[in-house]
Amino acid sequence: MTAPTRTRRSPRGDARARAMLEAATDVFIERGYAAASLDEIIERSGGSRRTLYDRFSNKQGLFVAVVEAVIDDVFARLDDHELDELPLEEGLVAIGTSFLSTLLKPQTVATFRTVIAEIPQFPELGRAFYAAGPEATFGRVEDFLRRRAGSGASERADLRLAARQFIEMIKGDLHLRAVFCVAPPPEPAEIERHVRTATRTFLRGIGERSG
Amino acid sequence: MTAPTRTRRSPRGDARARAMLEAATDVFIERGYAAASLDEIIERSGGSRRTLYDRFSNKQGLFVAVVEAVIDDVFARLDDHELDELPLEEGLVAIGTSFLSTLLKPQTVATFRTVIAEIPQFPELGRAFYAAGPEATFGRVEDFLRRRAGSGASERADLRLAARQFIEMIKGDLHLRAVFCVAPPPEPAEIERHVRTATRTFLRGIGERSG
DNA sequence: AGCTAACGGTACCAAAGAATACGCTTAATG
DNA sequence: CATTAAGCGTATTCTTTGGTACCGTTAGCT
Repeated sequence: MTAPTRTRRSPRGDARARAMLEAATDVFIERGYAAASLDEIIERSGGSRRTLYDRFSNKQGLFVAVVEAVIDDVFARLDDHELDELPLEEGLVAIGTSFLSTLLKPQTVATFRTVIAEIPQFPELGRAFYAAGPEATFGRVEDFLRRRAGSGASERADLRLAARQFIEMIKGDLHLRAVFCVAPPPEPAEIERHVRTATRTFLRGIGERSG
Repeated sequence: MTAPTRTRRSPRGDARARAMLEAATDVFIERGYAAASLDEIIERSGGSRRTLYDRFSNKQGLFVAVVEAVIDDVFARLDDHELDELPLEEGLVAIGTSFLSTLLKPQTVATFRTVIAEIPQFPELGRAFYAAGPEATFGRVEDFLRRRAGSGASERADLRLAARQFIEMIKGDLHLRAVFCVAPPPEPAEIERHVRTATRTFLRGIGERSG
């Protein structure tokens, strides 16, 4: 073979690849895909161009790796608390607060922007992001509601739809405002207040008692 | 003067500038700002590079002009119907259907993506887009609700908040799914059905009778 | 009709940056 | 400790593209 393929990995190289991934995450988020320069990424991470290409093939491969890592990292945090021990309203408030706090974090917002920006070039990535983010969150809320079904008038309602409506009400326009840089990120207390108000409206809307 | 400033306009030039603006709209939407090539825009619109620079100064100026035109064009369509002659629920359904139909149009979705993509580079544009789009829509709904205040239990509610919640519920996840290319745009009938369901939930949520 | 300035189109320039080549250095493995 | 492949880093190539210049052509005003 005239071209050494460089498949063997070393601990040093692994560490370098991680550093490159982190630096790439920052740069892609700050500049967007097209405006991000590999030189800047390498400058921040250390290492060499050659290593980057050995590990990630090319710019596109690096970007895909970045988004996959962010998906794993950001959306995995909405773990189940002791939800099932809480009253319905409190459980929903807990879910909503956790979700909204994560959603409004600057890094999440920036990633959201970057992924959306590149959907024309990487439609698969967009679908993956939606499935791992919003879709998974809807599913989690739906599961929660299903475990509570039978305790109220909403038992036969379309729980999937209800879950979506709940999440969208929780988001309100806060997410949009964050994405469009209209307002600074709200305080945690404001988030919780917002979530509680929306949760009560939601519960009344689906015919559940909130008081 | 050694540099002719080319300020005088001609009908031909105006027509050409419009064609350039249209072509630029398409190309920016398809490729995003950074990946859009002025050569491609000129190829589609006809005309010359010189004319483009005379009219729009540079790439950034062209982009700003495009977004301003889209803002004027897209969000102006939510005209008042004979809203005030309709029952509350029907009025909200009319507003919601008009809003959602426009929001889900492929061109609107694509513009939304492009603007979001360029927010790090053009934050002012993001704020302008938000003000002209979502913010204006919230205001329109709020005004409608205010004109109806006193006719139901919601008179003392926070109408601004209610308007936001209404719009967000109408959007549901449909907008997100469109932005992320998850699903094809829904049929008009499906849109109206969705809007009606969400409207009823909303009205129950704010304590208004829907039947 | 003719004069003038805008328009058209091609060629050109310069900068940026993605991707590759290559020789040296370092660390992982036995 | 030796060997060997992986990693480093610079230089280089090649392409794309934003922006400018030039000049022939055309349209618009008087």
